[in-house]
Amino acid sequence: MTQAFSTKHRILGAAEELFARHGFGSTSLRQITSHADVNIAAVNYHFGSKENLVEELFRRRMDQMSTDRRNALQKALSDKDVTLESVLRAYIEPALQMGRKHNGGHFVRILARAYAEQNDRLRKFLSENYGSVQRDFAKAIDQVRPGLSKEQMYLRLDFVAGALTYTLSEFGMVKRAAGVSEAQHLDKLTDTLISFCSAGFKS
Amino acid sequence: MTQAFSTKHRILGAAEELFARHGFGSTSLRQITSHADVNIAAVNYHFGSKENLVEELFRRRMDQMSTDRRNALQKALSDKDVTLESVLRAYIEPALQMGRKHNGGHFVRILARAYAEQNDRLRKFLSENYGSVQRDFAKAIDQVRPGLSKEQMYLRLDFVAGALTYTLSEFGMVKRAAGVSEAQHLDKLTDTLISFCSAGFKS
DNA sequence: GTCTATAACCTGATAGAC
DNA sequence: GTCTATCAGGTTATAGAC
Repeated sequence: MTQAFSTKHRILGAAEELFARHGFGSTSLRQITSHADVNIAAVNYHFGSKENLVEELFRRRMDQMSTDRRNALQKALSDKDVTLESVLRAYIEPALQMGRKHNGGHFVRILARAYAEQNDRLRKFLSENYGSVQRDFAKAIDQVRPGLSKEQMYLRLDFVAGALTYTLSEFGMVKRAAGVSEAQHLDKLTDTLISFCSAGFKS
Repeated sequence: MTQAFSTKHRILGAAEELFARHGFGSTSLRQITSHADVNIAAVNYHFGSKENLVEELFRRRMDQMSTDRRNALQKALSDKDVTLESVLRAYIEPALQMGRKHNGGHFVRILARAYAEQNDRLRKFLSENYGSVQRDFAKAIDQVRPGLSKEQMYLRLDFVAGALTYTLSEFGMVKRAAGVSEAQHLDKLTDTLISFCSAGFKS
């Protein structure tokens, strides 16, 4: 019992890093347990199977990000001067800040992997558990910027999610320059993305 | 010799479908050859290794898409009434049309996977071979819409690529409605994305 | 809760017959 | 160019001692 949390936590941490780097299929439980410095059998003891480990890992991070987004949205809406920009910020900033606030920098890349996945189980899990966040933001955007059809609204929200994820996976051409701190880089990225997307929503 | 192309082609086709569905690491050569109805040893005979198979597969599709984009860009620039919208269309439309023109519908999902990959070899391969296309588009956008710094330009191009890929991987909330044809759906998607992104570039 | 040992199986790759 | 057979090593999962 005393080490239970520690071991479980270490497994989750190592799994997150390795899944982000090499993907689910290419990462073996042996690599994970070796990296986490725990026994191979611990995975099955604590999670039951590799598939369950993936799901717990997803749940942990998505809950964090969704909570952050909801809180930020509520705060934005409670302001009298709520704008499209402030609503979009509530959606974008929590994702971009995940890495620093929760030490979850690897998760965004895992999320990017999930997008490419045709895995019905994973898609259903995500849509059932976190689809309501998207709907809340759609509602909020409709308040500050009415007139978009439901289809146009969700299409544009998909564009935002795509631009956000792609940027976060650090695949694109823009890398952080040598003299710029991580925080500065993220701030500039956030601002540019918000202004890009709010212009897009107004189009 | 007589069957060489056929076998090679069948392997590439099956690999593309399965890599898109399950990822590189989770797809075995046995699954591929069984799906392609060829002998397991044929992969090594024709490609040498799994890694080479992946690279040939990438090269085949990326060459198609890059050529289509370059041609479309040249055509757009040769028009006296070239606009930001027409340049963005030259970037976006070839990707969205890949599935229908070249029967490469699976490839966009593979590309989305590649984005999430931290595989240095793959990243280097893509950036070395196809980075010039991005640069050509950056130059073209600067002609029709001057003023963006190099960093801001590439940042926004990354947003476009992200929104495009995400949309193409059919992960988002917007699905094609029952009464709408694939072609109509793609056309609407293209137009919305172009207007979203050109507004973003003007912001 | 943690460990070792092992079962049962799948993996990429290749040698060699045809 | 295509096949079978096989290698060496990796995989998840679990039984059972501590």
